Amino acid sequence: MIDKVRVRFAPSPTGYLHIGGARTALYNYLVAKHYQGVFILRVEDTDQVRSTEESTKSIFESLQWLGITWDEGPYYQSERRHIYNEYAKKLLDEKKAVYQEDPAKGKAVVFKMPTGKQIVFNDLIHEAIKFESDLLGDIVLVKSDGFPTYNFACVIDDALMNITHIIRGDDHISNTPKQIVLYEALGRPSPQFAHIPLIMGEDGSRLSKRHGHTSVSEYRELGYLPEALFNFLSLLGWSPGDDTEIMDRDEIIKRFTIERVKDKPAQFNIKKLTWLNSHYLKHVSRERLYKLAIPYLSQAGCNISGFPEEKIIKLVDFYRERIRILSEITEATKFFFEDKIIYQMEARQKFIEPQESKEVLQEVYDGISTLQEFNEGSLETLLRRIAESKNLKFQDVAQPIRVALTGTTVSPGIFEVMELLGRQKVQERIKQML
RNA sequence: GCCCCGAUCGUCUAGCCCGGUUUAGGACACAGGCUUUUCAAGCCUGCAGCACGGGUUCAAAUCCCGUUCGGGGUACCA
Repeated sequence: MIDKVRVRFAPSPTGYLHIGGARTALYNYLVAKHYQGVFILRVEDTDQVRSTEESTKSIFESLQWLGITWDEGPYYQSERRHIYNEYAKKLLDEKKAVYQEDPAKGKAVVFKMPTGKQIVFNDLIHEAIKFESDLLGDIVLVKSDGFPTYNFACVIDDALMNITHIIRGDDHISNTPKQIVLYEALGRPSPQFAHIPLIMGEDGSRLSKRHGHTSVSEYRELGYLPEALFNFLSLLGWSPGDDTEIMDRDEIIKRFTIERVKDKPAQFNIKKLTWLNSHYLKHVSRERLYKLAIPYLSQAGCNISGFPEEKIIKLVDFYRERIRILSEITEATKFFFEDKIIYQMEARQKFIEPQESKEVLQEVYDGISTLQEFNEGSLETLLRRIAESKNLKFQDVAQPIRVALTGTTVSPGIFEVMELLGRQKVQERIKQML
């Protein structure tokens, strides 16, 4: 590519950033970065009724969270009305457009569609697409409220902003011939078009609210990492051509080309996203993991300030391989923060009630009292010795303790749990079981 | 209805453009196993697919046509 690539993401601020919108933004961003081009953000707020400032804000936030940063803009179409009017007037003067009066709505500017023309464009993803102008109808340029329509404002802006590649959803294919005609009428060259297929829900129909979570902010709240969503979204309709799936931002940028995007709609597969997330969770630093976990913990009412930071860092670290999304951390670490833990009935019956278990617990309790150092190493020595002396499998010692300390049969390694809880709490909880 | 786009395991996909190298590869999910202090992780194995029908060709997942099915559009929304 000789000319500098200029692409744009042009959301309309009528709601949060949708997963589909995020992927469109991402693909634009990737193309820009891949070719060292420019990524422009433009807010298409020409619908006076549905556009809100709040939506604009949340869309920006979601983009930034994902690391999709823009080089130019944001531009707001609502602030560029004088420009559209100028071009509308030009088309009116050239008799390419006319005023049209609607008894109910008022006076609009309408572009007269040329007849008998075939409009062909070479889509970067779909290849040649053909339309007959006779089937298209006239195009409203300026609505009777004085605001431009999408098709008009979009063309003017893309032309004026020297956009080289329009990468957008498949649902815009039918707008494309209209826009091409407008470029011609304006005497401007058409940019390249790349229409990416829409994202479907798990049942194959268009992704919508009834499929569950559809906004980027929801995934953020659930505890998905931005790099996981970034990676996942990049793969939804694109692949690098080999079997690589886990890629960081730079590698995706390096390998991404729009020509390799599939021309088939993809279903949003949350299980794969979750798997990717669990992968990334394993690799974040302890400090970052801690910072990420804190909001979930405090929101659940955990007494974070009651413990040294280092302890919570450790606690959270023990769970990085056991949770798939951050929000799972609260349920998993309940036993640590709460004084009165809830014992699972079955676990208690199976691992605490038997006489043998009671004996083990008593011995562990006594053994702990004699321990000089209370740490993973000394605990391991103690517990292994007890198991050996009683001729028990190690798990017959570990499980009763685990249940006594956490109320469940599931936890990180037993020595880790004990050290983390501290001698006092460990003894208290064991004693309660005797 | 009309116009447009699409069709490889349940899902995401590689292969398709440049037909033979494919017993159609990988990943998620699922099932089983190994490991083990429980769970998770990890490792191994298994399950499972070229929508259908016609061509073209010595040869088709790959090229062409049709059918079926899915999706999108058909606004003074974007």
